[in-house]
Amino acid sequence: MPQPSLTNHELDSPPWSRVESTLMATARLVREAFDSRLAPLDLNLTQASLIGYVAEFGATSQTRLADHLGIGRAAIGTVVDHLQARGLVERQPDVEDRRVWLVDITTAGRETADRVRAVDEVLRAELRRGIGREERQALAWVMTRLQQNLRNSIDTTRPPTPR
Amino acid sequence: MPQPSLTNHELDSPPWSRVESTLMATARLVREAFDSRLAPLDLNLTQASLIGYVAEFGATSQTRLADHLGIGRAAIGTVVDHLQARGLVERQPDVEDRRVWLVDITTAGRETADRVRAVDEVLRAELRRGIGREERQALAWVMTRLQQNLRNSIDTTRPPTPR
DNA sequence: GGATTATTGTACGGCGTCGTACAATATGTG
DNA sequence: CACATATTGTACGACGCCGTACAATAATCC
Repeated sequence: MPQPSLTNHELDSPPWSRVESTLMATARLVREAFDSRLAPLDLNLTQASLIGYVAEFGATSQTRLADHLGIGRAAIGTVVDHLQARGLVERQPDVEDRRVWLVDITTAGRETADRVRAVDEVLRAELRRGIGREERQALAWVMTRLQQNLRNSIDTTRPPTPR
Repeated sequence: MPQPSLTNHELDSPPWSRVESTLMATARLVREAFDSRLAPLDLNLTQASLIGYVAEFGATSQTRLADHLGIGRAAIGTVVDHLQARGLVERQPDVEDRRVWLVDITTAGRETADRVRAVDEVLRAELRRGIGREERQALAWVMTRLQQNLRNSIDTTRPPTPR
């Protein structure tokens, strides 16, 4: 009877629990860490990112925001709705394209954006602890490479709408 | 000379557009890639991970599954519900603790588990392309270190239930 | 023993995101 | 110019996961 040893539950992870799932877990923690630090501002990571983006780059169409934040256009709509309701961003019509809204920061939003930036810098500094600069760069490089491979794999599985 | 070169595009991205958000984006792609490859089996990454886990380690309580898959107990319940409805796993009562269900693989499920493993190996091989062994190890190391920092930051922000 | 405290799985409501379909508008083609 | 095609933002339903509260059971403490 193969008695399952309850003692060595350190390495009993499933096969996909290698780099990929370490990565997934880390991503979850990143979100969690940012969210908890942003909680006093009553913002989550997505909202904070949006505010930070428009605070830095000015009025931006929602589609561009969606691309930059990595979520869908529909989702961006509701995020903007909330932030607008709180008076942190505003929608301006685009004089050159009447379909689009240009999302811009308000004066109240700019203040929030500053606090977001402060939170971000503090947390980022904490996360760097014990990790050298070139290690961070190496990490970024490998992940970028991994992204290429991932995109490749995704494309080869699902032949998407051929343009 | 620690004088950083000015007008350099080192800082041209918003603060959260650094390693952390590369990481988030990569994690999204990982999920997407696995999901698309698992689509023929009509499974998502979470379901596949659960199947793989019980196929390898045998009957497991739901709480342990939740811990290992990194999602909550409530969520595990519904995942098991679905897989059970499809006859891929089954719930057995634990003779030693009448609160728990032991989730185990069925014979039908074992077959699925094999196909899951095949998918996993293929995809994993693709993802390794152009990334050396020591690079992968470095990646894993840095991410582990990052996880420590993250956990630390999360703990210091939210003092948990002080008994 | 009985009473407290902890743990397991479930029910429920909520949140964030996705995918699809749609109207309004823009862009390209003949 | 008319027409087809692409793009923008929104509405809507769905999914996956979370957090909380709960009953059932276990473990612990007088």
